[in-house]
Amino acid sequence: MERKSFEGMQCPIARSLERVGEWWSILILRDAFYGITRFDEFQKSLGIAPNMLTRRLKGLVESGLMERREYNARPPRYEYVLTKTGQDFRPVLLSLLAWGNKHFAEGAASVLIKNIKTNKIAVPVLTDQVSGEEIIASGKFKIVAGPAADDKLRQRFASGYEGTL
Amino acid sequence: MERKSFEGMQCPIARSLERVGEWWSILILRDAFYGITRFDEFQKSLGIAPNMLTRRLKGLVESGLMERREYNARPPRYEYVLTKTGQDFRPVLLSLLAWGNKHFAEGAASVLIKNIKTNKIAVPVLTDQVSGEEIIASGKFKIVAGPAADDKLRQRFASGYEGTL
DNA sequence: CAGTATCCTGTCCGATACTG
DNA sequence: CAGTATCGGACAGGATACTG
Repeated sequence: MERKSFEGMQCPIARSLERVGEWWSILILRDAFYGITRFDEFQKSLGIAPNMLTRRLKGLVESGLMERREYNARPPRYEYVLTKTGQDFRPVLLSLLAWGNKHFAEGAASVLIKNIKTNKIAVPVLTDQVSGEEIIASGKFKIVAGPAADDKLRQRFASGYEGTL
Repeated sequence: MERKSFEGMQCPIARSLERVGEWWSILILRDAFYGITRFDEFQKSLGIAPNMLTRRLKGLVESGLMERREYNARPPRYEYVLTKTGQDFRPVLLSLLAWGNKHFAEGAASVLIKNIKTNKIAVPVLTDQVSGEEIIASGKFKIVAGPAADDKLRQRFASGYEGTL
């Protein structure tokens, strides 16, 4: 990534985008969650050019989202697995999935989340772990500038940009 | 957007990315949630070039995420507000925020979510609205191909790519 | 199998100037 | 205030050929 405009941005959303801002990065992560680990599986699944795949994979490794592991010594063979940081990206992916399903599915969803136990379709919603309340559209939550906010960010909130959620 | 590689993709994640794949799009949405509506407010807040802002805004309107509304007749003045589809994007933004806070905050979070009632910091987690269970890392959920899945997608799951969540 | 090496195109994005 | 017009650079991404 390393777009100049995003360097030094204190907003955690912008910081997240520095790591996964490219199209392929997110799609690669998606496939990684599906269990894909090998270079050529990613390539086949995504239909991505090999040089691009190398670049994105390298980026994800550098950002700490994936780990390149040798799974065979002679000949040397590598696989790519999600790190803890990468695994923590799952809620973003699932939210993206739910959003796409809801609004752009053209009649029917193409990918679903199922509860293994009940075998029912799950509906992912964001809730507050502390109070147990649903965060979205409840009007009971707000975004505030935290301790590490820089001046620009603080100003955004000071000028009244304080949407309740 | 309109990258060839993504056209016709049936995966809802890819479809979502068609709408918000660019860096600025997501940052614009973020600011829209903060309550920004006017062209020049977006520009100041983001530090984005005006031509780019025009393009991204136009894209978001075409994708149905934002609406361009005339709020003054003479002279004609416009503002940009989130549609229902755009508002539904909030969980993605909040997940991104939580992820960034957790892993790239350098000691302290710069933006936080607070419960208005209790004034406590909220911790957003994805849960299944049906069963009430936390989806992440519970191992009780899996992604499956839905009715609208195309062959490629179906094959992905048929070949054993069925990560439990 | 897991890439590297080249070459090429598109467009994202920035900077600046200008307008009703 | 809310943009349009124009220019230029960097790089994401595509296509193809090649390697241990």
